Amino acid sequence: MRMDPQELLSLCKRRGFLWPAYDIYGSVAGLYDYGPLGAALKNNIEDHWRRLYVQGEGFQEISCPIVAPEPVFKASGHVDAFSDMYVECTKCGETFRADHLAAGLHANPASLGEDELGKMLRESGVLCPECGGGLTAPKRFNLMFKTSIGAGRGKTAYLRPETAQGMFVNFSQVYRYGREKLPVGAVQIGRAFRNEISPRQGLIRLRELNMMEAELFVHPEDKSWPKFRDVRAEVVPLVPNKGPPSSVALEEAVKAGVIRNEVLAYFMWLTYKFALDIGLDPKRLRFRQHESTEMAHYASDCWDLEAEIGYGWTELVGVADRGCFDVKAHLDHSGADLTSFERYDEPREVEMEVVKPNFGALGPLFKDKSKLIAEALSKLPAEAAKDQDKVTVDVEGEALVVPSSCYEVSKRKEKVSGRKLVPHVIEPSYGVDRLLFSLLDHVYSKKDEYIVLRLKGLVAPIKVGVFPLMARDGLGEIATSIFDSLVKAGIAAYYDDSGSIGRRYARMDEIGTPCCVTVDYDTKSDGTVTVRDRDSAEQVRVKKEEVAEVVKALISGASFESLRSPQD
RNA sequence: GCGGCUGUAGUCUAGCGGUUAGGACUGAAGCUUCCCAAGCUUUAAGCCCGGGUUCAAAUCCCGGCAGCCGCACCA
Repeated sequence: MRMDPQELLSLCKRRGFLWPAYDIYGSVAGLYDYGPLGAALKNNIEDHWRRLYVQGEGFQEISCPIVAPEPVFKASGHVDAFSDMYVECTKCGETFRADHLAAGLHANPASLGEDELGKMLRESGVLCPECGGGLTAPKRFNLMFKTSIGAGRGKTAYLRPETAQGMFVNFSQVYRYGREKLPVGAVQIGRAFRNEISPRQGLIRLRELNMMEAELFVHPEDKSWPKFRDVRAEVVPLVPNKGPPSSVALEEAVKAGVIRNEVLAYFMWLTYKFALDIGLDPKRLRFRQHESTEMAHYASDCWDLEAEIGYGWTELVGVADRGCFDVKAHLDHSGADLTSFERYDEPREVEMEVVKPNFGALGPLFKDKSKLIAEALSKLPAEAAKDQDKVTVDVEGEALVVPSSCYEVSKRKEKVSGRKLVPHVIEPSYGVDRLLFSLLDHVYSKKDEYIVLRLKGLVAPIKVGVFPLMARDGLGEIATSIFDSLVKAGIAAYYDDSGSIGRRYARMDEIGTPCCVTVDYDTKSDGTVTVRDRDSAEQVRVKKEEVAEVVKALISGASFESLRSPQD
């Protein structure tokens, strides 16, 4: 049974995971604050992701500005594709996508401006499909937050709607830093902004969100991946866009063409591993392949990792093969050489025909324009000039006729040592907030009004609670010194000496603290303390000097049972 | 953005035109040799915001904001 998200949000607010942002001014939909526990949990999730991608797979972590000038998003397609035109019915108030209503009237209605589209709808007498009422003029709504850089009119800019573009535009730097090899990858963890029309559902649809994105630049013709061999037998739950859901080995899925290539399959596996590592429930996870109609303008294959939570199946991660779309777009718009150079094993001798300017004839005829004409001539394809008695070249907008006496077409041998390639991009894109919220949903458990978050030690915001059984008789001093030693060992610990011991355990259980250490009267005589396991509520006694070591073992996954000595 | 429902301490809730707005849990201080939200004492904290109707508004009306559900949207 799915849980009531309201209940979870209530806990989050009560215990300091999440607060609606700007609450005292009435809040803004789609903006949340992370409280102390939420911020810690978020950091822990991000740190683990970093371990997998940066340390484990060798991606370069970079950090780019959130504000970007307009041309970046012109190139990426966001200025145009990220905005929609709406019309409203003046009678029933229903809203419609203007370009959808114009389907059939124009080959590509989405490419038209507001005025053109409005005129077309009006002249064709298009009415409200619901009630037949009149329609307003189209209004454009762009999901990016617009701003400007600098004073006065400034420079039009936008808050980034994804962190990806920062990595695409830095391809050359990343490629160079990576010693000019493919594949090479970059990652970025940071904020992105989307001015959603109607934010809903807690952290699921936010206006300011946290993303962890990886962009892997690969050879366009080679999407194999050496480490794929290590995981080829692994099974992940797949829901392909054709055929029934299946859980098959990755190798089989790639062979059958269900998953398009090895790299994609590998990073789907890594994504699945990450999800399990942080503690999401495998029974409530699946990879769903985008329908071909749903696929974004850039993607050639895309799989979403979805989790089943109180709101239903929810997309947490998208793993997409974006082809060459992004890099090509920035290459075309900026003119920068965003290519990788593939060196041939042996340099090749290539014989080619070239147009060679004859300066002796050019000079007297064209005077100071000769140099520019010569450059233009060299760029001409040989076929265009061969066996002609004249050619026309374009020099600074002027069409000039150049007689064949001014050039000759000759064969030239050239050594070609490689070729330039526009890399393809494999993009795993993670929504931090959604991951965090889904994780809380999956670890939430309640029995007779007693709430326990079964967070793994890896991500738990607080790793251990430290309590004196009584705040007297010197127990407090011993507990404080244990607390200090834990802090010194770099473990997030929480000291509490107020209220009954049961209440203190309950407080820690409710925020997912994996274990608690209690100093009691025996501690004074034999130097041992109890360590309590959150999920079983069982206890073992350990020497107080060993507490830090034991806690470290527990939070890195050791079973509670393994703490028991044989004689226990 | 449209339609429906909703808004009382940190949380859950009582209230139905005139109440010092009541309770429970939580929080804080303390008592109780106290290992699983025990008990007792003390204490803090609330009518989403703004207009209107009325002698009088948490309560009725309007607008805003926020939440939930449906539609649309989610590149």
